[in-house]
Amino acid sequence: MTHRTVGHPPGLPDHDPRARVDAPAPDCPVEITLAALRGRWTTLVVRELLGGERGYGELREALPRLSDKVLSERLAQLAEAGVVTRTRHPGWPPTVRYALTPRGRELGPVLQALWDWGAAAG
Amino acid sequence: MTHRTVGHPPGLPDHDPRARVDAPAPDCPVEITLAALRGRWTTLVVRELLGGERGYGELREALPRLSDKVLSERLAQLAEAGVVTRTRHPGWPPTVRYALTPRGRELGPVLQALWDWGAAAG
DNA sequence: CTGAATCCCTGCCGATACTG
DNA sequence: CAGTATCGGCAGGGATTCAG
Repeated sequence: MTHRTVGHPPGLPDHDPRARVDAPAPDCPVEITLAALRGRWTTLVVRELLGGERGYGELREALPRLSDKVLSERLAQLAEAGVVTRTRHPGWPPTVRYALTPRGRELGPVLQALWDWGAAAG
Repeated sequence: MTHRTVGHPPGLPDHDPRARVDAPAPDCPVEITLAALRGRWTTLVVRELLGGERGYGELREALPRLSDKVLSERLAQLAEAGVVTRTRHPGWPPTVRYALTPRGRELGPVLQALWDWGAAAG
């Protein structure tokens, strides 16, 4: 009668104490992921970087309606979450390159899952 | 050199026009899913309902710190998204049962993906 | 070129009180 | 029991300006 899924090694519920929270907790894995993706534009920035390393200006060009403030915020947030690295290159004019970390690339399947559900006919 | 994933039938990028947006678009599948899950407490409500049908009071008991206002908001939002159904039962006192739709149950894999990424060592 | 700082405005969420 | 109405605080995000 229950519809417990059978083979999910990492496992959503049950034995993990973080699954039994009765309020939003910052250390809940689901919250961690949603926090990394939180905020407008965030998934689009990640998607852009999934296509490869980008410079600040390239990101601005790809997302013309994204303000400098929010772009900076998003990149800082993603760096803080361990999703992107920021690399300054010497010389003039100063250039910076942003790239996904291995952990950032693992967001691919997450975005895929989000895409798949939203793309399925409602 | 590219790291295009090889076998994703629904497909994130490329041939789907909704993947080429340069700004957050409400009809983007990723946005649709994030909109369904948007807001504090939402995932916890879904998680509760993944365990089976629940009454309003049962949800309140499971999530004691969730206010009536927000619980109502979340249930309405999830109903609007086609994720839950709301069923009044006749008699006194009035009772209402909330249950996931088939589409709502398909959020299981989405939450699993979110969990897995957040649970992986950073 | 690559940001950080500021200002303002809006929308979310929590608490409380009230109704069918 | 199952909500809605109202209000206030606070954080998020957009536009603009300034800086390294």
